[in-house]
Amino acid sequence: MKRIKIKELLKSGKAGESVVAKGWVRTKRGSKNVFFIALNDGSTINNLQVVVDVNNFEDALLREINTGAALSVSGKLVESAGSGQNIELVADQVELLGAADPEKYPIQPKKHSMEFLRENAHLRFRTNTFSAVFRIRHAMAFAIHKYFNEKGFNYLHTPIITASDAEGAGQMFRVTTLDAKNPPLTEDGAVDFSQDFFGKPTNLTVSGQLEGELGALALGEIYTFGPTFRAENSNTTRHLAEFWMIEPEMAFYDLKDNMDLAEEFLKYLIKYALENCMDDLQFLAKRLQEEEKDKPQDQRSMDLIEKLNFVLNNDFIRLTYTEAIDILKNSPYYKKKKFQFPVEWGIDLQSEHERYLVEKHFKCPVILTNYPKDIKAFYMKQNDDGKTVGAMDVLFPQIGEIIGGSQREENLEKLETRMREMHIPVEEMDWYLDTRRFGSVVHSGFGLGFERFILFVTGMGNIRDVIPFARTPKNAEF
RNA sequence: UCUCUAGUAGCUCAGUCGGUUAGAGCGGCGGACUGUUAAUCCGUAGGUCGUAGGUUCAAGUCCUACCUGGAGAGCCA
Repeated sequence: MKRIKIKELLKSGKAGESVVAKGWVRTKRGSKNVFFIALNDGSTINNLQVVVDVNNFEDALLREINTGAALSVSGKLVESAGSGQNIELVADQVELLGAADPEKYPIQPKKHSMEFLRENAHLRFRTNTFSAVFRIRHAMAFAIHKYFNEKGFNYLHTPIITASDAEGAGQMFRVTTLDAKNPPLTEDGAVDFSQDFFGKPTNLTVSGQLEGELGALALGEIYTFGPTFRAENSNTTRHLAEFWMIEPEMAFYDLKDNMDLAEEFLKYLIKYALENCMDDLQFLAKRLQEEEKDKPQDQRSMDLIEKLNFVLNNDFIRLTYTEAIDILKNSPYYKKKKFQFPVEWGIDLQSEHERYLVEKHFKCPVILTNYPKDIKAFYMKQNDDGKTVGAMDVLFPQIGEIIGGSQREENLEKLETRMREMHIPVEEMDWYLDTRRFGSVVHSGFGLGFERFILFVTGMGNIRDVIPFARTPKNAEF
């Protein structure tokens, strides 16, 4: 008999059918004559209830049916006598595929702390919460490719190892095969990277954008979706040393086109989650609600599914940096001196300012545009005012900056001048500048932090819990 | 990196002003129970109190350093 996945059994299994199900024991409840096993195979958040007549099975076998053990069960589907499920499997045969010693198996049928499960990241997939999160993560990765494919974008594989460090997005991880203890030295005592694997210093990528622009100015629209590395000593709930980023780059798109794309893209993904991951979302929503019970009324956040629908059904607020500064300066928060950091035109907005705009003032996702040029990267489009650049940041409640992007400066001279001002090694970037020398056009792009987006969709609180194996300062387990 | 905070049983935690033999629930194990829903009930085992120093007649409790976790900030996606 062929194994049928539990998702399928629960959806279209009929009473009377003989089936085989395989999975892992979530809980076992017993009495003198009958056992109930909650069996889960990862295909769905929901368990299959297996009913075992104790008298038909060896005691030794029944003893091995513990939380975490893997079973193959064949039997007949019946309408459930108990409430809580429509259908259940009455076991004719139970085969123990893999035992799990109950004295040693760490995952118990009880609530565990996120910290404990993080330390047991190799087993946390077996919990309801994490199986839901990682099914949703998969669905979102798939939907990203689906969206761009439908829009005619090309998936461009930009390099993981790069010799360029001009993007300035953060500290980089050095990639080398040199002996760390005895590296070859040049005459003046510096490490001689000409003898390294690539013949020059190389690092893990912090962004595929610059290479992405090369693709966009030939293929029209491209996107990247791959791992990105930042060696920043950041210890927060929204930073990882290794994370996944989606970076679309589009020829002939100006800043408004760029914003339109970002908004449509995010809404497409949210819609996909609501249409395809409802079971998991409902589980996570319920979990969140229980967590929120302890909080005072005014600190509780919106129900997860309500929140997703809200973002889906409302236009993002678009305003310029200058307008945002005005709002902040006229806010009751500012007047009561509740902001810790100063608010002045020219400063970079602090978390508290972004949160005020998104969570208190607009209560809606916000797209901020046209930042002062001095706080943004060299490649951004210089506006006619001489003070600002065509940047855009999408800010989400709780998470903050989820997307950072801009229209790119397409004018060679302006770009070169700005690079010199910011001490970017122009000579090493010749390959990049060729895009502006030959057939340069208006173009734009942005970067979406995949894990930050997953945080938003799942309602999870810590970015380490939405990536299978988190890489953070002092932690590279598994 | 900075600020705050925590580390006690497998897990989640309590442990009062420094005082005698270290506490609970869950989980495990043994048993009971005719259909359970993280079942219930009875019993039982389980501890180098993060590590190293120090103060004290006496330290889980106070002090210092370090390690690790968490929250927030900075940096950013």
